[in-house]
Amino acid sequence: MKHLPRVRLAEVAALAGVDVSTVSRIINGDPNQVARPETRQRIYDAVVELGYRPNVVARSLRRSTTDMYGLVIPDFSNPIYAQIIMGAETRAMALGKHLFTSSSVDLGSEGYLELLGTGRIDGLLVSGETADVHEKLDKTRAPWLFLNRTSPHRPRYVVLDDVGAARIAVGHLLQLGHERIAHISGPPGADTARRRKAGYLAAMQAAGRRPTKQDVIPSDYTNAGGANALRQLAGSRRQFTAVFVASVASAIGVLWCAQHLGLRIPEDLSVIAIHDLPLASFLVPPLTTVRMPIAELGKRGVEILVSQPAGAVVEEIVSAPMELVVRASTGPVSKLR
Amino acid sequence: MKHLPRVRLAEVAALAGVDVSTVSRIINGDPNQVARPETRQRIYDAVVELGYRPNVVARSLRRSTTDMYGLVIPDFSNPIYAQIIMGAETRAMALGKHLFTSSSVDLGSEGYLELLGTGRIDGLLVSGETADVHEKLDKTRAPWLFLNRTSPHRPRYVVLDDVGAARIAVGHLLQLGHERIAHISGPPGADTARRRKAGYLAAMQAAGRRPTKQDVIPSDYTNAGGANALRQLAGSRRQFTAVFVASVASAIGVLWCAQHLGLRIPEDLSVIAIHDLPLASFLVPPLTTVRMPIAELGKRGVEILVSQPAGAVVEEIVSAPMELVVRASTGPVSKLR
DNA sequence: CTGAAAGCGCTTACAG
DNA sequence: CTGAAAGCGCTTACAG
Repeated sequence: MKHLPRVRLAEVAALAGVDVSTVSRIINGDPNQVARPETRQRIYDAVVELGYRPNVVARSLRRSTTDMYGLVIPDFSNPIYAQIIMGAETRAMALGKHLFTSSSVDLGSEGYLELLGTGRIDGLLVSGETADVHEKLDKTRAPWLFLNRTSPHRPRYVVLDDVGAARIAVGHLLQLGHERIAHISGPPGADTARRRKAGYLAAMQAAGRRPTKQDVIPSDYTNAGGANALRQLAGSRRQFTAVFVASVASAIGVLWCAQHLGLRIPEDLSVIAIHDLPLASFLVPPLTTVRMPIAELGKRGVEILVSQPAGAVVEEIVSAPMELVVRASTGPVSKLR
Repeated sequence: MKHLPRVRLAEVAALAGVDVSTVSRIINGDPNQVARPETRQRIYDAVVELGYRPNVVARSLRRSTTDMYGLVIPDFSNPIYAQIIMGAETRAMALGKHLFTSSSVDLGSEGYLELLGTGRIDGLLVSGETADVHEKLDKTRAPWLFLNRTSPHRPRYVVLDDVGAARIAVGHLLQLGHERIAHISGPPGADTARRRKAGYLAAMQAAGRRPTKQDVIPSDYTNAGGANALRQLAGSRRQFTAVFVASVASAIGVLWCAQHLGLRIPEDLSVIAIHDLPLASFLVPPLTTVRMPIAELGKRGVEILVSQPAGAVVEEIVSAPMELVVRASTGPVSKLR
């Protein structure tokens, strides 16, 4: 026994003394339906008395739409996604849709593809650096959109201005007088990492610097990755006075490793990272960040997915403002070095 | 245009030259169906050639089951939930089910109730300290289960051994020689907070201590809450040498505030918290924790929800082992004080 | 063992 | 304006 017997439309209609089609139209607010107020009331009463709730599966079969959308993320433990999800959920709710989130990792490498093209959901937001699945996604014939990543294969994505955010971060360090600015970048395969690195290089070149390969330490978006990267940086010949870190997660590892190595922040090394989180204020020292409109990203993703047909061309950079949040991890370049 | 026309069962049957019922039975692995190998092959070929994928909405209507389950959490930004979700998703996948997560905040205070009792999902895991919704949940007649919280109203929950975890934490501090051990507890309304506090009180009493109200500082599961609580503690007359913090989130605020106040950890104050996270290793100093089987909690929740009928009595404490993870934030009581 | 038929619970053109 | 009927795409007892 899974479910107790449920009340159906027919029972409501019988109790109210009208046809099922009338009840259906009233419930769905059909403007052509202008039943007498008393009839209308009888129907409402019957609905309440029986505790009727429409079977949305039957409705979905008939309308061939479920009003449900999916969001696939690589990993729930990355706090950035929390804000993307919240933005997406809020917008979906406002549009009368349901948004569900799953992680691609645990659905199996590409198991989330099973969600699309079987009528289960009306569309899917695909976030994170999944392998090149655009062909398989297309084969489902259902609407989908890359979120927070571009794609060379399909013009179907919405992203943040990661290039611009990197420029802001590097600009802040330059303004503080730093000359030797390293970049701890994200995983080489990650599209966000690529764009943040591009922004770093552009900002450095615009300031007349010529960053070399040694100035960029590839890492990943984890605490341990950041710690390893700083260790590598500290062992190099070049003397850096500042580092632009591609993610808060890595920056946490950087702060930890700096403490470990006896490097004072910001006296010996200024640290700035992309994305702001409540946690950033409570790090030791509090972390300077570039706040990006993450919730807005989720919101736009839903808006586009809901409104655009399956094959539409979407190449959007969310335009909501970014903000430099200066905390204690950055300071003027030390005269001592 | 939302969807391109989809391939239906009838088209597969036509191409394979058999009845739809035969295709259906083959696809679903009906053991009574023993078609000739060549017929069977023709059907498989037709499925592949047409790219047929069953319409799961039609299937759901017929079977009155969706194989989809929901998990509602209060807030995606709490990293504990990441592990609950991963455990739940993994188990669901292994059982051939889909698990989707939504946050209750953004579905509206009780908007997630709309998910149940409309046939959309087969059952719901309700996590976090939502208001007393047991009556409304029951009214949906669908299976549901509280996750990580008990309920005085319905014997339908699976939780972790928070009392035992608190005993382990306090036991560790006692063993280090601490006499004055404060407790920064969770929000008063939270069931986990209640049980962790109960464990603290029990462990203290068992050791011959008589903790008073002043020894317990109510807080919430946030960085800021922990910082405020330590500030309060530092301002009190009593001299504490150790604090048992109900959550890692609060403990991060405690570490930050200690630094701010010039308190050395662990020399001046030992700090231990419930739940382990990768982040704990990268705090300054690294945080001693009690690791709990969080993923297992999600796993058991799914197992029970999938297997038990709607009204079943479930009062389970997940029995997987807990582990004290000693890092640098705890140490022997200082002789100086 | 397999085909024909009924039916899951709705929605919505179509008549009246 | 409202009722009767068809039909969304499957699954599965029921006959043969």
